[in-house]
Amino acid sequence: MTNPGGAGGVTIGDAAKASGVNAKLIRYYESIGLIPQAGRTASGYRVYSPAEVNVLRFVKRARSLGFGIEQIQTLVGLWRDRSRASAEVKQVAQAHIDALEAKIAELAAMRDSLRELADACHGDDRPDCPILRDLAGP
Amino acid sequence: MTNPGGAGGVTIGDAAKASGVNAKLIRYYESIGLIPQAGRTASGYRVYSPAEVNVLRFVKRARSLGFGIEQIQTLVGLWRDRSRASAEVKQVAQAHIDALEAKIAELAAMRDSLRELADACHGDDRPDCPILRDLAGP
DNA sequence: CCTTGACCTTCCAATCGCTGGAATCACCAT
DNA sequence: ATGGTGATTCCAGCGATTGGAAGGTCAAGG
Repeated sequence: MTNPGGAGGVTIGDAAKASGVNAKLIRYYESIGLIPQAGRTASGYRVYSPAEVNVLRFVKRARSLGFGIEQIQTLVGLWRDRSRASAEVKQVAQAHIDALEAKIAELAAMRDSLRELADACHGDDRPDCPILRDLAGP
Repeated sequence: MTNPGGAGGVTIGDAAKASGVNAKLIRYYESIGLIPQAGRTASGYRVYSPAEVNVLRFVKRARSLGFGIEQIQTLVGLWRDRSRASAEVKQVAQAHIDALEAKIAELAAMRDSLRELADACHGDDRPDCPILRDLAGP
């Protein structure tokens, strides 16, 4: 059974290789309903069509851009339905950009505070340290 | 029992208010060994000394700077042991700054890619969208 | 004294996005 | 047959919290 399911269908391992999504992760995605339940061979192996592999690639790329699972559900839906307005897609993307900006700002604030403290810390074998003094509070 | 345990000891609720760390979170910190087990009244209530409340404040501030629990363990240890060299503290801080930088860079890369795509998306009611085209891959 | 209500206790579960392991079964080669 | 690889299921854990349920305790008021 080198060609499960017939028309270009592949097993989960090959789908994983082709999409870059771990086989285990594919099953997880199915279990949470991000992707529909895959077809099965007579013996129970999952079968993936090229189109389904494309969905996996889509998911992988979206994850690499930091989209959450729920947002990806939306995006896949918009992708499947070609008649959808691009405004909706842009809105989802913009919301995510805003979230990224917020997170970046948060981390940058931490970094700045810490860098200031670290710069003020002489960092030799003397015990006194502005970092600990700051953490210990006023 | 307005003054559990005698010498300035307070209940978990007051320790929470005084430190800014949620009571539930205090119990969690104790359960994972970040802070030592608190003393107890005869009836089993946890009792916190002013010094212990200070530790909680320390933890809170360190968390707000994004330090992980394990790093905070180290920092608390260094804080308690006043004879420790500041170099050690600075090293922990620097490692965390580096981690923050890496995370920021990762998120900024996502943001930049996404912003480029969003800018190229006209965002009206036409269905064609560069964002989806990118996600769908080459 | 008894109730009310605010507080405390413990334990268990969910979050998010995976990742790992264990036990079992299916396939293909020799 | 036997071995090796890959498939299946389920269960559990990561980090750092947050939530809820079920029950014990305290101080005050009627």
